Amino acid sequence: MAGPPAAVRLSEVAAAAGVSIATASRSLRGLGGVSDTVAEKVRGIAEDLGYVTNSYARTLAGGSTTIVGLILNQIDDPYFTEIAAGVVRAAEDADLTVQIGHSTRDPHRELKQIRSLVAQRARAIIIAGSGYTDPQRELQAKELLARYEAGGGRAAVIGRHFLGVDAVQPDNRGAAGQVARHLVELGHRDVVVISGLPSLTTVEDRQGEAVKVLAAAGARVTVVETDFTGHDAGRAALGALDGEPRATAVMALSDAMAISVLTGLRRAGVDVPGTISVTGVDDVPVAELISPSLTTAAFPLSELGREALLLTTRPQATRPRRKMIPAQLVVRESTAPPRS
Amino acid sequence: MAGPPAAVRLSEVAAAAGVSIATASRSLRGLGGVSDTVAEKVRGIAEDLGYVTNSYARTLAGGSTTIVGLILNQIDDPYFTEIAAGVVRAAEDADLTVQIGHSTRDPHRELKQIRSLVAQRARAIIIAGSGYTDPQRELQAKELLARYEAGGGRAAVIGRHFLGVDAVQPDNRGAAGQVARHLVELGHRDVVVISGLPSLTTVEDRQGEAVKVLAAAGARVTVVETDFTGHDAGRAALGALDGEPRATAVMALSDAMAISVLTGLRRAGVDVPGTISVTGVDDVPVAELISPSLTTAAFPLSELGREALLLTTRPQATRPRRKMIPAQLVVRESTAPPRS
DNA sequence: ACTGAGAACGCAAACGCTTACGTTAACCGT
DNA sequence: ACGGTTAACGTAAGCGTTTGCGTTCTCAGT
Repeated sequence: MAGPPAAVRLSEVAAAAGVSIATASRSLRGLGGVSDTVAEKVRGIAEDLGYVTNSYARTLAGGSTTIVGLILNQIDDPYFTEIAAGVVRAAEDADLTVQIGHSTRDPHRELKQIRSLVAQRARAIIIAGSGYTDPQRELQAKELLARYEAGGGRAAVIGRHFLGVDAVQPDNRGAAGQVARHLVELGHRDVVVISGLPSLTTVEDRQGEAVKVLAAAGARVTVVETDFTGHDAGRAALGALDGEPRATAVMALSDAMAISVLTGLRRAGVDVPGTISVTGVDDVPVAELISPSLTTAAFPLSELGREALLLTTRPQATRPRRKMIPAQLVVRESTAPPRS
Repeated sequence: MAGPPAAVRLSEVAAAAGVSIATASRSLRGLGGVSDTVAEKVRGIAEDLGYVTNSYARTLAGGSTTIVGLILNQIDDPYFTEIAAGVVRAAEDADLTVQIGHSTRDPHRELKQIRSLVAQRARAIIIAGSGYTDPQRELQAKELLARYEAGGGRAAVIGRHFLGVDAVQPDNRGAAGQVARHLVELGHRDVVVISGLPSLTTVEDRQGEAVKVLAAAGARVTVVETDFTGHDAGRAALGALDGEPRATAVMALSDAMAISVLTGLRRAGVDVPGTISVTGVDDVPVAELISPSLTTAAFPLSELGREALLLTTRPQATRPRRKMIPAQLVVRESTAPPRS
C-alpha cells in the first residue's frame, strides 16, 4: 500500500459538519439522540464528500456485515443467473452486497464455500440449486448452517429440502405434473422422459410426478438419465427415440435439456412438433426465443431469488419457513397432438 | 447475536502457545523474525483450536482483502453473465471471492458501486460494459480508480476506453467490420443498421465501422437508434423496413437487438433470411439456439472475464495494459444473398 | 571477558467505527 | 427561581489484527 488513504472517513465528515464522530455515526445510521437538523446536515455532507462506511471497521466495532453470500450450482446456466439477478437486485434495494460462488454441484466445494462465508461473517447465506436425495450427503452442510444460524446468521435455500433453514421451493412436482398432463391431453401415449442424475432431489421430484401422471393415463414411458446440464441430452434423446420408434413426445425435465433435445432433433431433421413434441421445465428466457419456441412450465426465476433474499432479512422463525412457488404451464410451439 | 461459541481469537492462540500476539501473528502469516520451532508450534495450536482469522480485523489493521469487485452494466444479460462466469471461475482458481454489483448503465450508480468497493478495500475492481463517448461523463470514475490504484488496488475494465486502467478490449470495430463485409459479399446493398445509444463507445465503434464498410461498398445505409438493450429493437426494425422497403438486410449491433429483430420479423411474417437477412454481434449462447440461428461476430465472452481477472492479479504496469480480443465471424442461418 | 551484530520476540500504536456513559443545556412544574 | 427531566451531544473504551520499533539474548570475533 504505497499511498493516499483513498477513502473519506467518518471523522472527516464529522469535522466538516462540526460535530463529534459519535453524533455523525448516529446521524448516518438513523439512530435517535440526534436532532433532525443536525442529522440532516451530516447526511448531506457525507453525501457531498462521497463518504462510504468502512465495513471492516463497522463490523469490527460490533455492527453487522452487509454481505450476503450466494452459492450457485452453476454460474453460467440461465436458470441460475436469473435467480442470481433476483437476489442481487433485492440485495441492492436492501443495501446489501452479494458475494457469488459456485459449487459445480460438488458437495465438497459447496462446504468450502459455506465455511468461507461463515468466516467472513456474512449476514446471510443463500444456496441455490438442487439438493441430494441422500440426506447423508448434506449432513455436514446442514450442521454448518445450524451453527451459523445459532450464531446469528441467516440462511435460505432455493429448491432444496433437507437443509433445515428457510426455503423457497419451486413446486417441481406440480410443474412436471402440469407438463405431463398437457402431453396427455394432447393425446400422447408413448413418451420419452429425459431425466437427470437421480441423486438430485429436483430430478427425483420432477421425474416421479411425470412418470406418475403419464402412467396414470396409460402411457408408455421410457426414462433416460443424463447429466442434467443438457450437454448430451440431445444425443440421449435421439438414442432413445431409435429404441422407441413409436414415441411421439420427449419430455425433458429441464429447459436446458429440452433445448439440447431440440437442437439434436433439428440436426437429425426431425420435425418438431410435427413428428415429435418436446417440452421442458423452468421457462428460462431462451425458451421463448428459440424456434420452435418451447412449451414448458414457468417458474418466476428472478422472484425465487428475491424471495430468498427477503426471507433472510426477516428474523429467524422458530421453525424453518417454506415458501412454495407454483409453476405455470406455458404452451408454445413445440407441442402438438401426435400424428395419428 | 445470542452469543454462542465466540470465535477463537489470536490472543487465545498466543496465550496457549505462550507467546505474544505479535509473534503469533507472524507465525501464522509465515513472516520472518520467528524461529521455526515456535512458528510450527503456534500453527499447530491454531489448528487445534480451530482458529480462523477475523478478516475484518485483519483488513482494518492493514492487511489485504481477497475480494474482487465486479460491476456489470446489466445483471441479467447473457453477454454479461458469460463474462461474469469467466471472472468468477478465474477468481476461485486464485482463491479470491467475487462481489457482484450492477449499474444499469447509470454513471451515478456506477460511481456508488466503485466507492463501495473501494471502501471494502476490494483487492481489485473489474468493470464490464461499454463506456461513454463523452469522457467528461466518466471523469469521476477515472479519478476514483486512479486514487484506488495509487492506494495499491488493482483495476481492470472490459470493453472501455477512457478509464486509465488495464483493459480487455473486444475488437468492436473489427467485429462490426467483419459482419458488414459478410453482408457486402453476399450482395446486400441496402441495409438497415439497428444501433444503440450513441453515447456508448461500443455503439460508436461498431456503428462507425459498419457504416464505413457498408458505405465503401456503395451500399445505402439507414441507421436507427434504439436503447441497446434490445427491448424495442424489433419494433424499430419493422418501422425502418417500412420506410426502406428495398432494404434486404438488418444489421443489429448486438445479439440482444438482433434477437429482438428476429422475433419482430417472425411475428410480422417476414421470411429470414429469404426476404431479409439479419446479423448480430457478440455471439451470446442463445445465438446458435434460436431459429434461424444467428450470423454474428463471436467474442470469447467468458475468456474476456478470465483475462480481466488475470490482469488484476499481475502488478500494475507503468502504463495501462490493453489486451485486444479479436472477434470471429460466425455464419449461420440468418443470412443469405438478397433476393434478386 | 567484552563488544557488536543479528535473530527472536514483545510493546503498543494504529485501523475506522460503534456505543455505553457522562456532560451540558434547555425546559418543565410548582 | 430551583430541583428534576430529558433531549442532544461529546468522550473514550473497545473490536481483533498487523507492524514499526524497541528490547533481550545468543554467539562469533578479538
